[in-house]
Amino acid sequence: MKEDFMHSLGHLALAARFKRISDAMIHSGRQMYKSLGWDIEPNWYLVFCLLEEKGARTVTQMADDLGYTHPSMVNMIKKMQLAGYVEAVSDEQDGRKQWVKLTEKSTQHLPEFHRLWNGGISWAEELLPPETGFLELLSKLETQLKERDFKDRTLDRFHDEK
Amino acid sequence: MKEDFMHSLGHLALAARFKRISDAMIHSGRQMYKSLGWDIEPNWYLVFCLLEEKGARTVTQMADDLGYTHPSMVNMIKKMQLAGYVEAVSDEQDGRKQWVKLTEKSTQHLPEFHRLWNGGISWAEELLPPETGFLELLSKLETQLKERDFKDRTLDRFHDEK
DNA sequence: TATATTTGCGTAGTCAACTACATAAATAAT
DNA sequence: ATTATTTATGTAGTTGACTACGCAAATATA
Repeated sequence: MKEDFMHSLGHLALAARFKRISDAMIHSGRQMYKSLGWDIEPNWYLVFCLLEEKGARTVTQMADDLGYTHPSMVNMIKKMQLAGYVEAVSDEQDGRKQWVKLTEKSTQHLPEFHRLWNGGISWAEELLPPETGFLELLSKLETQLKERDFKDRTLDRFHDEK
Repeated sequence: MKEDFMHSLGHLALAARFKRISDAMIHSGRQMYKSLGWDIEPNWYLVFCLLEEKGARTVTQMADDLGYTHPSMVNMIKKMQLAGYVEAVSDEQDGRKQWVKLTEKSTQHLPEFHRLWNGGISWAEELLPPETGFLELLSKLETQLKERDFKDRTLDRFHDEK
């Protein structure tokens, strides 16, 4: 087993390790869908689950729900629409709004999709069970960063110790 | 406090949350350097620390040390070289190898850089102290994903439950 | 010794997030 | 009623990771 230099950096390398892990999982997820011959992409599950729970939703609402910027949402939805998984319907009162909703194709495939996703969930749950408190620590981190971002928190300490 | 839809997805949204956090920290880090008027970028600290510890290193070695692909390393080093923080010296025996090492500019600025990084570290250590086992859980996750990737682990479970 | 393979580095093109800007509809203000 | 602001969506360009490919030097094999 080779030692990992990033690990030796401890808390310093936190962001880089998060990125490395998420990149690896997302890339692996893409390969997974490809190997199954499914025409969906990593992260689309966020939209699928969101629309399953909340029904029709506008682009801006979805961006807000998921914590993405709206241009990211637009790109994602555009692709899902092209693949036939969602459709957009203009609001009758408000000409700006586009209500995005799942199509027939989605409702057909979602049970199978969920079976796959459950495979991933069960692995993650075994590795990081509730008693480890991992997800709560992640939430704490996210909450703190939302309240006052990494830059400001770091600069505070930097200037204090001057 | 608004509830976060991703949190409601539990272990399903793990990769997306890792990505969201790292993106936020990296972006915030970039703003931080800009606000200080420093001409360095997020993630360069990995190279700085690596070269401080190991001295001169080739591109391929560094990619291996840090777990990046070599083209990523090439891009990073190219920029650091342009900014004057590293220099590349050709190996005398082996004409392919480029030994990358820190410049005078680096040794001048690194003490100040470390003071800043320590600010970030102290925040992260307070939030995720050793007794939470957070870094160990992260390492466990990385180790498992390296042994057998996310796709294969998920597909195993998917096919087993058929 | 000639040829094939491996190794180190580099380039080109892809991808999903971002910021900044643009546009058009709805709403508020004068 | 006109004008200004806000809101919803869309477009363009940047970023840092990736894969795939190319090339030249070193090494192994025939």
